[in-house]
Amino acid sequence: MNPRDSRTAVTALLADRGYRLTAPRRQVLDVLVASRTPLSAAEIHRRLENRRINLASVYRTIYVLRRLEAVRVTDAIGAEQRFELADPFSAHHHHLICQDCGRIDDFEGCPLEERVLRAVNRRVRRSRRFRVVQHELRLIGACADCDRGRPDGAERRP
Amino acid sequence: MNPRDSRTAVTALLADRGYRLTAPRRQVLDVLVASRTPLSAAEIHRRLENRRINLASVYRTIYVLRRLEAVRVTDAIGAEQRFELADPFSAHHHHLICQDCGRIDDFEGCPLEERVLRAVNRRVRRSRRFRVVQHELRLIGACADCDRGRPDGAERRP
DNA sequence: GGTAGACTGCAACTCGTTTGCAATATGAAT
DNA sequence: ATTCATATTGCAAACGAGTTGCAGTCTACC
Repeated sequence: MNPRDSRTAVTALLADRGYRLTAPRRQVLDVLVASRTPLSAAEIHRRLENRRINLASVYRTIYVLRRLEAVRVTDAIGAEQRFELADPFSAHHHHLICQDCGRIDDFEGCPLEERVLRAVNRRVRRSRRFRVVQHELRLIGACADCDRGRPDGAERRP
Repeated sequence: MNPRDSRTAVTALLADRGYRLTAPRRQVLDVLVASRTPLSAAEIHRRLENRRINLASVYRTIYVLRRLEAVRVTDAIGAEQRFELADPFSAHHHHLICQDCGRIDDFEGCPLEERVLRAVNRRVRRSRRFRVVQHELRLIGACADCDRGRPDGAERRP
């Protein structure tokens, strides 16, 4: 689904479920649609055109978008939550997460074949009575900027 | 690696890198080795035999164990951080995460074949100059306890 | 345009995590 | 065993992401 369509689809979904289309909601949605990486609430807030919108409203908007399953959470490694458009509204993808700087990038496509996925889902369904709704693959490592002159597993923190 | 060996290996690693083997460290390690699911700092603290150990020491121990790459973080969906033994010290596995109650269970084995993994690693190495160190597959859905009479995408929060 | 009530901004609050500091315990040397 | 330098701890205060109550505002619908 392309950005324009995602936007339309989500606003329609909002109206359909009886939610009002307010300025904060429209703008948060615009920011999410425009970004090709997951964003934290603070980042979304920073990118809003109207800076008088409160951070609390960003959180509240994210909350309703999550209820509508238009947005999902994908955490960084031990950092704040990050949000992105959920699967029907964006192409299925996974994430490259930098261990060092916490940066997250999208990774187009999915190395898990349909066949394998179905087998896994069936297996956990039977053995654990767990119903898989979505899957998320996180490739964790070192991004281009961080992967220089760092032979040891050194980190930033004191 | 079995629990006893993991314990020995990690304590050896601590000594080897010049860290002292103190009561808090030994006990936090014991708790981690004994658990077959990732634990939050508070949960680890609750399970320590000597309850006079401070929560701050649990965090500090986790910090050094992470530096040694003996422990890794795996977040719940929008909840607190959870910690578990890292790959060399525990069998390679992934997680079942319940969308609803946040519960995390281990999922033995890995549906990603060596061949596929290598191809993916090569691909992101070339196209993004990203070096993959580890991967994490999260199967997100509904656990046995939560998957009853919840046709709508309803959640807990108000 | 007028109206009910959904929604926002604000500010105070919660709670997971971090940190400064004085007191304590560890590992190595004696 | 005893001593010693200092790495490590407990405590309490601080920090920061995320949440919430409330009075005022704006949306959707008439």
